[in-house]
Amino acid sequence: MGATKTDFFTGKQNSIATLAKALGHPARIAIMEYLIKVDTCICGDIVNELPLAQPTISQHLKELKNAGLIKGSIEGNSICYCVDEKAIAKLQSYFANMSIKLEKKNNCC
Amino acid sequence: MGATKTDFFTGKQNSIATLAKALGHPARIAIMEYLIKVDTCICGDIVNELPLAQPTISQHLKELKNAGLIKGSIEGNSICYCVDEKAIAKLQSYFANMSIKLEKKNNCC
DNA sequence: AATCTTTATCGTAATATTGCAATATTAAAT
DNA sequence: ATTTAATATTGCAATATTACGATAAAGATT
Repeated sequence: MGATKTDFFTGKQNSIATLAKALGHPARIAIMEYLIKVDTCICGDIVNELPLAQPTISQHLKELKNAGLIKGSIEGNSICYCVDEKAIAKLQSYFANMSIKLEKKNNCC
Repeated sequence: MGATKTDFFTGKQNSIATLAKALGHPARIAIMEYLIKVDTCICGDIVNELPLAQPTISQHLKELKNAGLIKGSIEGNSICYCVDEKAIAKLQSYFANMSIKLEKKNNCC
């Protein structure tokens, strides 16, 4: 045990959970925010921005990339990372839809 | 090691990460969706809805509650669980804001 | 070519998560 | 009072995550 039973859930449920899981760490939230903050998406100084060791940040970036939240391409010596808008749009519409559904309910708690 | 370094991040970053982390599992996404789907928020049949054992679901509900995503109150024999709209609103506005910021950028990846 | 810079990977220790059987709890029903 | 029903807690095994030192890889600089 200990492994998530993804087979039992829908593709959409797994997809949203994957995105949410990747954002479920303050360092990865901070990375996302930093990538958005800097003007250009060529960014080689994330390590200096965060209080974590370089391998740790590299690992977090890998997770964000695997989840589809960021894109990365080789840019000479360094790597160009930037946010994948489609993933954010997906989350945004998911929660917007949830909010709409919730508004229609009468609170009972 | 192995423990998240929450001290180094802002309250907001940790707060969003906590919400995202709680939603980072398909079973918990499914629970949220089910809570929204049913008309009344008195719900005692989540166990029958999901392919997981009762203790497992109880644990997932606890995590959602700890994260502030759902509210629960004792309703006689059973428990009345329902989604906390404020948490969803928080996520919705967070990602809406991210989307807006991303629109203003010129893609370079 | 040797060195520097930047990012990735490996290995490993500490901790957290996932899942469930067994059991406990608590209130309703009999 | 006993049984039933619903939910929570405990204990535990399997697996995943977090973090970082050491090291590797690869292009840039000298």
